[in-house]
Amino acid sequence: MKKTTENTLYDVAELFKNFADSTRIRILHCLFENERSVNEIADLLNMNQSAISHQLRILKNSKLVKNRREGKTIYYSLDDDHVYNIICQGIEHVEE
Amino acid sequence: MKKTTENTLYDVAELFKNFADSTRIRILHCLFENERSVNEIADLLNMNQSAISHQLRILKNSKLVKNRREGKTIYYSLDDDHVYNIICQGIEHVEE
DNA sequence: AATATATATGAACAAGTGTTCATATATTCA
DNA sequence: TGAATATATGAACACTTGTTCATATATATT
Repeated sequence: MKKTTENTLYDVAELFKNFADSTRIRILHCLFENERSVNEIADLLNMNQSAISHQLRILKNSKLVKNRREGKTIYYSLDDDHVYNIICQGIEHVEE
Repeated sequence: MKKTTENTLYDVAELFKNFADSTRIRILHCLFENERSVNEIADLLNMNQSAISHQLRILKNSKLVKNRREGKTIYYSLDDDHVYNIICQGIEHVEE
């Protein structure tokens, strides 16, 4: 394995910050199967639209989700298999 | 795969909180090869002993590290292969 | 018992974070 | 163009978190 530098470890911490909030984990998890609109996500999680929108922006900036517009609606989906894998490994850990 | 409940996702977020701080990631990373004493860790990370001790308690409570006493010295080590694997996956993600 | 060394802990403080509210922007449809 | 719907954004606030300082506890040594 490549040598892990100090800087890499800072970036890893930054990455994990995204997964360190239950709202964001729930958002990411509900994107496991399908893409979903902002309002769908808000309904599913029973939270208000603004809160979801703020969190989606964080996930977007970190490139963990991507989105596409279709008319008025914006659909979000996971950007990367890594996201799925990291969360699955977290789930496995806590389910033991 | 087992059905993921809402509670599981909360626990997953709690788990990832441990990895969401660069001090804790650096502590865990420096335990990859060897167990290490508190002062060794503090020296390696160039941080004061109290800060390290506080963080080690958090990691201990979450069962990510374990420790053993040998005289005055307390040696910490990773508690679980999952910890190593999750961090490695994080490293791979950011190194791409 | 007294001293030195290793680690842990509590209080305090600064900095960061997530949600809400109000409002702005963008798109569609009548 | 005006109204309706979907999403985004900024400000404010409460809450959490990481570090430092001072000090406590535990062990070893003399």
